[in-house]
Amino acid sequence: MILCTAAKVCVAMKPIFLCWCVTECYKTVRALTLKKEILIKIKALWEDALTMNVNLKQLAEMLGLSQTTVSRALNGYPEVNAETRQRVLSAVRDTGYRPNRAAQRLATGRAGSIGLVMPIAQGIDSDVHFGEFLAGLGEESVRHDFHFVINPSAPDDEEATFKRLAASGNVDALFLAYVRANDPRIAMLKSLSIPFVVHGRAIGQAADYPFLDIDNTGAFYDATRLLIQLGHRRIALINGPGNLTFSIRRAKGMRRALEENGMTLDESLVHNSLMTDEYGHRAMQQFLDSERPPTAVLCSSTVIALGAVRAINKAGLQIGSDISLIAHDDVLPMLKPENFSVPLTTTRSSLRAAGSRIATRLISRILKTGDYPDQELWRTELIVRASTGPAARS
Amino acid sequence: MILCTAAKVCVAMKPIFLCWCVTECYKTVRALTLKKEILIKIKALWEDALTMNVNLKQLAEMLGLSQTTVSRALNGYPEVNAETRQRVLSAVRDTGYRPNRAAQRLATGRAGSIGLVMPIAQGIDSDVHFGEFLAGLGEESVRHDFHFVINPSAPDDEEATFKRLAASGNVDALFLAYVRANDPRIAMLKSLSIPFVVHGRAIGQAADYPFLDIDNTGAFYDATRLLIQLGHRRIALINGPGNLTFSIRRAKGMRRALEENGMTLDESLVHNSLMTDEYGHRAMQQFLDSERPPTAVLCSSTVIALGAVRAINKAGLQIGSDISLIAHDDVLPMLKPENFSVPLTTTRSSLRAAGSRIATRLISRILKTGDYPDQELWRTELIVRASTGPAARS
DNA sequence: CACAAAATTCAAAGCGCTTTGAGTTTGCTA
DNA sequence: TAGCAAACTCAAAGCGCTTTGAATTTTGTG
Repeated sequence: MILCTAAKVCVAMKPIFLCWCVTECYKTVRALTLKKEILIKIKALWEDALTMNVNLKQLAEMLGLSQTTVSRALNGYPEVNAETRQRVLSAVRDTGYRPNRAAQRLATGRAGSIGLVMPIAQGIDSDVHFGEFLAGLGEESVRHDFHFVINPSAPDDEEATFKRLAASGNVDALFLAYVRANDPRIAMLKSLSIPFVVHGRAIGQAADYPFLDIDNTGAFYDATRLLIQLGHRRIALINGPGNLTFSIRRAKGMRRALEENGMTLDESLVHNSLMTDEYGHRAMQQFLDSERPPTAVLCSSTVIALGAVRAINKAGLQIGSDISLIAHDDVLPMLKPENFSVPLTTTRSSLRAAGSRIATRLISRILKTGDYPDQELWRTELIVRASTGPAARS
Repeated sequence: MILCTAAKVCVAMKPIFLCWCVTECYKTVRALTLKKEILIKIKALWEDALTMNVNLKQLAEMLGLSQTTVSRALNGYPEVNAETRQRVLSAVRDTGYRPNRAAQRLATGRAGSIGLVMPIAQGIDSDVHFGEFLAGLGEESVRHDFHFVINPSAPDDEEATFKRLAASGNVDALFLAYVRANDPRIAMLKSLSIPFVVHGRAIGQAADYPFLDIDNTGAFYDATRLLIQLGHRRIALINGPGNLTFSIRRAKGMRRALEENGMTLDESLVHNSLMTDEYGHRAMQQFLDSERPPTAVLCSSTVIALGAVRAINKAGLQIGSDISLIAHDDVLPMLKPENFSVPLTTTRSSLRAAGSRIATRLISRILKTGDYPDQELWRTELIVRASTGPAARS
């Protein structure tokens, strides 16, 4: 192709540099008495490049190279002359060229993205915890130039949404959270032949899939033991939704600690609900109004604790002396346990760190770099602050 | 192509139905004494379809149709025989076929996605407000089978990230939030030739771009007036980050109300920071410790109010009598103003509704359906609850 | 200086979809 | 029964990228 030749001449003289090139081109081409139209076309190409989006073909044409070589130069293949690579790179800088991701994906089958299904339903609240997790995920993703595709979905359509997402070819990996007791979605993910990580673990099925979970059982076991050691005998639990496995495990941890000490969990002292301030308040109030109110309470989130604390204050009770409280702390930046009027004793595990870790694992799997464990169980820290104290005589 | 013929025969007999088809095919093909291999291939195709992902080509082959026709049938073009369309649709149902979005996008130039840039930085907190907004966006998106692509970005790289996102061809529209005073990103978006909506408005540049904003000035003007009417003379403001336009406008509204009543805004009573519980607490404490503490305070978010209330309680003051408080309420489901120990007077505007509306507008622009105003300014509601009362004698 | 090996570069074939422009059928009219 | 719309359907050309396998140039060696 003639244009290529002209461009080649133009470029061969020196490393690409935009303004320079256009002028220099002119001379060279003239000297060679090539057709003027060609020159004009090259110049136009360069000028367009400044405002419009360039594509690989144009870029290659401008450089007098083939698409193959340019593509290789950009993707770090070894068989490209160092000088050529430099020219390509600076042309990219000059033109602001960005590969079209859709095309890239179509060609390679992968495109630097992680798919999430975001549970959405009118009336179902946006979850602070979700946002915090996302932040962690993002923090790590940005480092690898990954993005994530969020597909909102009604809860009853989630399974289909996952399938759709995977089949759409828009994502390289999937992420599942809010695991339910015997979650059918896990089996579905396994059948999907696309990498995934589960945040949490199912109950009642083989744990033969990649997951990251925190030791919920252990956390609440520890917390309960602390309370027992402090002399508490009636301990309440304001838990997350009862169908989610983390809630189930927390209750289990609590139950175990009680039973090891010859007590049983009084089911009337367990409350399951979404983890909001409001439900926390309502649950606590109900406990306090009951015939034999608890002397201590475990909250599955600091958000719940927020409401619980309010209810306790309203009842005129003093946290830490009249009633003890331990909350699970996801390290939400907007709600620090040490900032409560009475700093809270907590079991701590950063949700953001979990997000970040999951991103790391997913990305490494996609890129086939590094080697991370497939299953991780993080221990939580028990941090004692002022909200726990010896049981009051009842 | 022979296969096509065979498939055609097979299919012509009745509307497609998977199991039926495979069996029936067998007979038909046998009757016609066609080669057995062909039969086997068709059968294999159908069986694969159950587990693997089918693509358009395979689907067309299975149906004995051309890709063109199948594609047209799926995309609602009129020139397809009604019966053919039915056959295609039920085959889609049987096989679980999903078009590859990347390919679709490459071919059409659009792909049902909205791009967000999510501000991420180590140490910068995930924002509850962001999550709530996202929920609204999602709620609407899911209805149109749109998803969104979230590109996390360090703050200093945001402009480039937007460009990248647009050039990547991965999104059909962009969304901008957290508008700063004289925000260069808006001009950039305008130059990008891709639809966008700004949540908020810039200050100090022509408002000649699509936006959705709430009347922040009006909200805080109203709130301040209420306090003035109640006799308050020293009013403090715990605001969001000082470089964001909503903060600037809120301060402006407050200032205007004061000046209309012959007062000025005491800058020492204004605090700018991220909108977290912690900062709210700190700011309020500082105000209360000052020489002439305010008798009323405006908070830019209920999250801030949370901390402020804590500080007030700690100081032994009674909200509503000793000190009045008005907060802006984004209608965060986890933090309802009516659930505060003293229910809060608020200026209200649902962040989720805004997200949903922006999605609606963006999607309608992309699909070129409907016709929405390009610029919207939502008024806020002033809702009086128990946290405001007559100024105490000072 | 010849010739093989190494180093570069290239043309062309997809990836899975939409869409254009060109057939085939079918249904009527004359 | 020919002839011509109208109704369908199709083959093929992209969209912008990667990647294969081949062609070209350069380098090294006998």
